[in-house]
Amino acid sequence: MNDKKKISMAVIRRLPKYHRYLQELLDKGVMRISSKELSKIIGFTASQIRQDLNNFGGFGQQGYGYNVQELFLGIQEILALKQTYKTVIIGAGNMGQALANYPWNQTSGFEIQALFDINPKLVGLTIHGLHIYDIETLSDYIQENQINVAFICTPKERAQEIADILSKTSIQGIWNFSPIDLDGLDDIVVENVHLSDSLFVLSYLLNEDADEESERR
Amino acid sequence: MNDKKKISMAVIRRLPKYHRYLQELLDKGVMRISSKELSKIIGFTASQIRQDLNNFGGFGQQGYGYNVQELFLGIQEILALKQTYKTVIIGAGNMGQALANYPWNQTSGFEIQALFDINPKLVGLTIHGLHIYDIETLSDYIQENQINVAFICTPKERAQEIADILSKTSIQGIWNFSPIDLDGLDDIVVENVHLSDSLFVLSYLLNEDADEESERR
DNA sequence: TAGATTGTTAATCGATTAACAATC
DNA sequence: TAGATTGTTAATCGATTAACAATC
Repeated sequence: MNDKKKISMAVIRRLPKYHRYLQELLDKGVMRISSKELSKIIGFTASQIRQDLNNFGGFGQQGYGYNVQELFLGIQEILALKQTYKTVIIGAGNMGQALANYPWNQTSGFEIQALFDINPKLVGLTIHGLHIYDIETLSDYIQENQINVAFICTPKERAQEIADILSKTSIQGIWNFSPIDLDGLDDIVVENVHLSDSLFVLSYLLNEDADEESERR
Repeated sequence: MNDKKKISMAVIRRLPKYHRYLQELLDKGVMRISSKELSKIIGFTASQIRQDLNNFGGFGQQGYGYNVQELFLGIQEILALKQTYKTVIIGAGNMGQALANYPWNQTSGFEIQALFDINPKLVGLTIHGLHIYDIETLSDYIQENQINVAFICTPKERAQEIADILSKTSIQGIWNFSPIDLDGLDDIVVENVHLSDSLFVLSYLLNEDADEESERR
């Protein structure tokens, strides 16, 4: 019955890029595109594009290519961007507030309901229409309001305790901005944004280039 | 002469994680660790750990394992975290300010010198000791102050014009937070943080789980 | 020395690219 | 129909894992 082959993460992580470029083509009024043309603007090989899209069944048509709108909507559907997810942000510092002020719900289904913080100076405030609650009330709030997803934006010292709390709730997913790997979240989907990891890679690449230059001498 | 084999990005992107876990071990006072023990805590296979580290020459010692401090310092060196990079942040909105307030220079060499924005209400302000300049003056500022790196935190509509300006300066690297792929930066190292891409993957994964559940029924 | 564990080669696995028959 | 382009299989490439000789 379950004949759906598991899609590899390599493919999944390319989908948002397809989504972005197809959005752009759609905005430009482009009706159809071949894998070869798409390859030129998106930077994947035409072969890879056809392989990727075929994981999800026949979007294209021989001799014609892909209908831009159909493909765009298809990928939107695969990414489940029309699903809504009730979301809270934990940690109302700079990053938490930055995420709170971004209109995620314009392109995806993440609807931010509230923020939580441990700092008494922040608790009780309202930023951009979102209330900041005491972290003590997090667990109850999640259950009462059937929250699906949490964005973790606490300092790294607090992140694991938050994860421990969340693991005992019905939360389904976590977008983790703290610079650690959270443990004990077996049935919860976790997507990490390790900013300092990314910055360290930039640091490496900056230096790698310098090394190559000095080697050439 | 150039016998240095190119290290693959797959390896490079694991290095920050080694760095984090070794930092932790160091803080705990652990002196030595085998690939097998490290495997247990970091989640890579012992074989992969040995392969990864061997890309950079002999950190370990047969029968003993790895000296934690030596390995930590070695990876710090490979990531060039002691190098300093004079950095500006372009776009002083929520994300720009969040990045400005984070102490990146505690673990890496990125030293933030200034912010830039197009909004007259922000230009002239000082946040956490950092001045916000008019974006008109960006190019001159970079040359006069020998800036190495720019963090781009503008809305997506502005990002490519910023890239165009930067491409004509001596800037070496860009940490790009705008949700597009920047063009025309041939000799500049670009590290992207596509937050909405990451969120879309979370959306997919949340739904994938749901699909599997319904299949089981 | 015996035991442990690396460094490194070989085997496997998975992802990307190439090729081409199917078909619009 | 002829030309174009997909869907899909086969070939290649690269990354991960396994195995084991080297050696501390």
